[in-house]
Amino acid sequence: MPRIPQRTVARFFRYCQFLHSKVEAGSEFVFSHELAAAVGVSPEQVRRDFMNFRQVKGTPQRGYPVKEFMAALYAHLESSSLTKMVLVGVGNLGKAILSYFLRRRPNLSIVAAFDLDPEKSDRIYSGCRVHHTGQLEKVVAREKVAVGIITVPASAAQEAADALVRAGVKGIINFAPVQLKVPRGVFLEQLDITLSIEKVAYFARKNRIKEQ
Amino acid sequence: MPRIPQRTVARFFRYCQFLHSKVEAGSEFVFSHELAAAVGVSPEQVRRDFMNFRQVKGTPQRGYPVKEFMAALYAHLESSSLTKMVLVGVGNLGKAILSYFLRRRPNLSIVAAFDLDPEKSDRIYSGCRVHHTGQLEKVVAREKVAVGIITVPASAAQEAADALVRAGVKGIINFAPVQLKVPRGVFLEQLDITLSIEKVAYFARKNRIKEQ
DNA sequence: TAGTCATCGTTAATGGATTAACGTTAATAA
DNA sequence: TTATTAACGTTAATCCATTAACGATGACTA
Repeated sequence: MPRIPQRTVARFFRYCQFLHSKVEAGSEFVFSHELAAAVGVSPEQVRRDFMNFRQVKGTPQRGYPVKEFMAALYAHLESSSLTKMVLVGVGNLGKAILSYFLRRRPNLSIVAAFDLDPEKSDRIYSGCRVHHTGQLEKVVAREKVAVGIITVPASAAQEAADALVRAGVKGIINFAPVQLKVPRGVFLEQLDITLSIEKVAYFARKNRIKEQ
Repeated sequence: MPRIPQRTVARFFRYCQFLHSKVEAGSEFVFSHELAAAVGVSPEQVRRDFMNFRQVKGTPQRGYPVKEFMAALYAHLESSSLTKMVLVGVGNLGKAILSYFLRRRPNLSIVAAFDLDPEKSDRIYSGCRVHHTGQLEKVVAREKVAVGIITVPASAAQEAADALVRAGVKGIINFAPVQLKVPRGVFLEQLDITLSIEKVAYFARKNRIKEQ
């Protein structure tokens, strides 16, 4: 199996989403142009992406076998194995993310949340127990958590990241508007929502047409 | 002025963020490698990006004049002119975004929010009045709103987008996990948070090292 | 005032990702 | 059975973004 670039992986997840709905609808086959429309890319892109799975083939005038491709995608994404995550910072955004992962996504689970506010400690939000941030390293290391989600204010983000790294996480997703420093070997995704919104505002002003 | 690619624009905003802090700290000059470290890119990338502003120059062993570059960036990003936005869906995520924009970002303002829940109508969250979604088109058109932020459940997202487009917005940012269809001329940004988290989980599992 | 050195600006090279083109294949129907 | 055709798989071409390389410049030091 070749190493898959980041963008392609992101599309894989979107294909999965759509294929899942197709399975539920009872469809056996799906065309590249259907998938393309569903995730907002070109049919050529879909076919090119699917080339990564040489084992499974589509057939002309029928399309791709939904179940086989789902299986191949899942296998590659290793979505079947459970990945443990924690969330640091139980504000509005943190709560939103906690509720998203409640019940949905069986393969991903937020096993604990942390907050500095003692008011929130030992409470349960969306099925997830909140601990005081002082407990972070202990809990993360004990539970062998792989991913940390940072939803604290900018001033506290680097500190949270450092603690997560010390406790051994392999990936961090940061919603705070600061660029974090993490050692090589830890995958970092910066997701500054206000920045994204500013970008959209910019292109809206400029009337640039483009989609993603 | 050349047309700037999307990625570069995103970096512009990050440069702005950092330069702002530099101004406040009273620095007159800044090096490319400082900026690079601050936003997580290479110094070469910074210099290349800054080539877009031919008028303003840096000097060896001193760096770039902070204020001049701030001014040039602001001028190009047109951040000075106020852009009106609305938010559809006042759940946890919606509230988080509303509070982010309260007071910060003078150039961007969420002028109204909408929700189907009559309980929330006519209340005020984070300084923003909430209307019933039925009012959306009327308010957006009257206020000449340029950007819509969609934070409703997936099932309601397309409907919200259609209403926004009819009312004349030029940009939409969608947090719901569905691919929206919008006409050409409307800039669309899909921002599926759970998808991003799944991506991080994937690379954490694979131990791929990469940063953004 | 001359030399050194750090840093800039630019051009060129590389690499990745998307788009286009085109031959191939199998389902359908005459 | 054969023709037709819609959709696939692949290769090639294009486009865009990043990285590298390198000469130019001006601040600093002796």
